[in-house]
Amino acid sequence: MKNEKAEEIFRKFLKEGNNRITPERFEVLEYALEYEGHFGADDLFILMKSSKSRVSRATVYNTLELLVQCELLSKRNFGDNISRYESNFKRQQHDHLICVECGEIVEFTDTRLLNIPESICKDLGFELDSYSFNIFARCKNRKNCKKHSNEKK
Amino acid sequence: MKNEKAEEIFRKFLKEGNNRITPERFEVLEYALEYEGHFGADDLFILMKSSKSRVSRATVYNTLELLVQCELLSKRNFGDNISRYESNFKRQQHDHLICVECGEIVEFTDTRLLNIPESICKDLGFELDSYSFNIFARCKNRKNCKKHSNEKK
DNA sequence: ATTGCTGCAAAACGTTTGCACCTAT
DNA sequence: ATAGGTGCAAACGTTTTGCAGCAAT
Repeated sequence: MKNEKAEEIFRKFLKEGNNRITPERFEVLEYALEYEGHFGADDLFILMKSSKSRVSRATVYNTLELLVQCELLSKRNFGDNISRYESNFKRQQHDHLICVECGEIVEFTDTRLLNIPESICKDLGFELDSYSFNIFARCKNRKNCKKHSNEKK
Repeated sequence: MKNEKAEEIFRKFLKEGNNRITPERFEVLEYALEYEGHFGADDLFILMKSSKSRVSRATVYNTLELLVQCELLSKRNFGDNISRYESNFKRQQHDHLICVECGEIVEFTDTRLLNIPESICKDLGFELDSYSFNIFARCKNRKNCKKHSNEKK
């Protein structure tokens, strides 16, 4: 179940930044890649704790930030003041629609968005780092809605 | 300096929702409309405290939420897990570019974005509530950058 | 009179930090 | 050897909550 390719990328990134290569960091990577969907740092910490893992909360927070830097993970904000992470690994670029009733998160890709951030940056004299585009909406068919377990937990 | 029109809208909204019309709520409204730029709930509370006001933190948080509901304010998230508010009153719709170096916030309007959220919702079978579009970027001209006082404070 | 709102303080929550120990280099 | 990472717990900053009193209806 281990992901050799991602480990390789992470190892290289750590080496280049003079960050130490520790087993704890790779343990966080492994759990993060296995996580289905979006997760908060604390969710991951609790999951790891409830498995056998002995990593500390500080290490989880720290490592997730490193994994964002080397682009193995993305950091998202869905408007509830919690940072969520998701694996970028082998996934295409996408954005999110969040149901304001039940918290369901739908991913979508819209080609119209591809060039907009870049061109706005150019216009304003900035260099693009990243962008976030979230749509907040309601299921038209409410039957669908409430039954989803809220991702906020 | 009081804004009759906004007060009118708020009063009507409160009445319709069977919320009580209290002086504290209008005091929060007044301070919120006068605030230049984006502010956190606690920023506003501290400002009000350091003026003569006697409103409580709970009331400020509660009232800001009401003001978002009646669309006098917008609630924003710039990726640092703090909710920021800004007046909608007499302002056109816009989005934000945030400098990842210094925290400067630049507002922009791009006509290409006008129909995208609506059409994505339609495609996915949702009813649009709102959207957020943030660009994170760096000043090309770094001289410009660092000198801005960071809005995060 | 009745509810809901208020102020206050304390709790909750996600996140960061300080410190002594440990470990990759 | 030494910088840097780790675990732990405590601190932090923002937001929410519980409760007794108060005020709008």
